[in-house]
Order: sequence, then structure tokens, then C-alpha cells
Amino acid sequence: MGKDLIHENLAKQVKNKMLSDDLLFDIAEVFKIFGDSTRIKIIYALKLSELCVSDLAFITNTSDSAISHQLRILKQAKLVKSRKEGKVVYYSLKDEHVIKLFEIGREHAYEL
Amino acid sequence: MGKDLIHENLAKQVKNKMLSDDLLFDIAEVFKIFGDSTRIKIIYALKLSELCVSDLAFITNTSDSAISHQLRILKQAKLVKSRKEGKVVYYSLKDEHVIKLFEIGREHAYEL
DNA sequence: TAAATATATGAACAATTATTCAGATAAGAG
DNA sequence: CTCTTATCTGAATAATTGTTCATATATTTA
Repeated sequence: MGKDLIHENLAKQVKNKMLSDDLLFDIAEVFKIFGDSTRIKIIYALKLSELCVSDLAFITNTSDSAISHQLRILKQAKLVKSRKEGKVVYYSLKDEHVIKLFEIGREHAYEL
Repeated sequence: MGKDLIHENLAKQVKNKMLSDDLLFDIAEVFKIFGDSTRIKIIYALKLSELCVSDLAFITNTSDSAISHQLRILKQAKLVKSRKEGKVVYYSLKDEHVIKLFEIGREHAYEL
């Protein structure tokens, strides 16, 4: 006896309306970037001001190296951008989208 | 020689304006829940309809057990709610907040 | 050119986590 | 009561990931 679906029609309809696995994967990837304390701290700090690596390390009580690693991830995810001035690299948020996403997560966190 | 801050005043000002570590941690936790393919699929499916465990397993091509584990996480995070009817447990999204968060993540994913 | 500084990087390690598997509950059907 | 079905659960495994440490690169300054 094969396994029967409890709500066959409904389940098949929903399955047909699902977004592509690729897109759902990408959406999860975006959230994954926000889902780390250090990166969230960096994002919030950059929401307040453009900052360099050592500023961010000081602000978040983390090592320069850890910050640098996380900034690379944030940059690859196109959430932050950077500009170099001499030895110093200044980072800032890429666009308003990032702030919007942060704020909605913040609202939800308040509700818990 | 102690390590000097490159932008002492700015960095200290930003540090003073930072949200509490606890709140930033909670915000990251919310995003972490969304940051998994299986959970994102569940959330999107539940956006389309109230569904039971085996429906979700069929729709997402995952085992009942894996779905059940993830639903527990989603419920603890207050992103989904459930009601029981006989042997079957029906799950649905907790509120519009969840949809809003999903949609903004989706917008960002499109831009990549 | 040599020393100092800001940032970046690769490897190793520890911690977290998603899935699987076996089995436990709970509820309806025969 | 027994069998089947839907869901849940705990332990084990495998994979991912964040930090640290040592070192490399790049730029300024002495």
C-alpha cells in the first residue's frame, strides 16, 4: 500500500504554487547572513555611521580579524560596500533595503 | 604602546548608541530561523495554506520527521501556530509579520 | 629602505545544527 | 482490544560555520 496524501488536492495545489527551490534557497541565504550576532552588530553600527575595521572591532568588542572575516561575507552578500583611503578601508551599508530588513527583524524581536 | 583608535570620538559615539547585546542577539535569532531552506519552504507553503505535517513533507520533498523537527523550532520562535484535529495537526503562520519579513527577504534575493 | 600600521587571509578548532533512524505517543478504525 | 496512521522525540551522524592564531599584503612614515 503506497502512502496516501491526507489532503491530496490541497497538497498538490500548494506544491504547484511553490517558488523554485533555487529562489527559496537564495531567500534563506539572505536571512542566514543576518542570522549572526556579530554581523547584526556590524549592520547596526554601519546604520549609524560609515566605519573602518578597527572601529567596528572596538564597537563590537571583537578582534580585527573576526570583523574582517565577517565584512567579507557581508560584502559578498552585497549588504555592505567599502572604499579605501590610504591604509584604512571604510565600510557602509549598501542600500536602504538592508536597513528595512533589519528594522522588521527588530520589530519582531521586540514582540517576543 | 596601547592600541589607539583611529577614529576615537566617532567610534565611542557609535558604541554609546548601540542597542543592547541582548536585543541584537534576539534580532539575529529571528533571522537565523528564516535562514534555512527547509524552514523557508515551510513558511512559504504555510503562506499559501494551512497544512499538516505530511502535506508539508510532500510539498517540500522532506521526511515527516525532519518537518516535525523544524515545525517545533518554528513554533518555539512563535512564527507558526497549530491546532489539532484528531490525529492530524494543522499548522499556519502566526501573523502578518512573518509574511512581511519573508517578502522583504524575497525582494532582496531578487536583486542579487 | 626599514619599521609601523590597517586590513586581509588560510588553516585549525570548537561549536552549532539539520537530517536520519528507531522508537514512542496519541487517536481513530476494525 | 488490536492495528493502523499521524506526529513527535532523542540520539547519532555529518556538515556547516565563527573565531583564533599566525602570517601575508598594502600603505604610510621615519
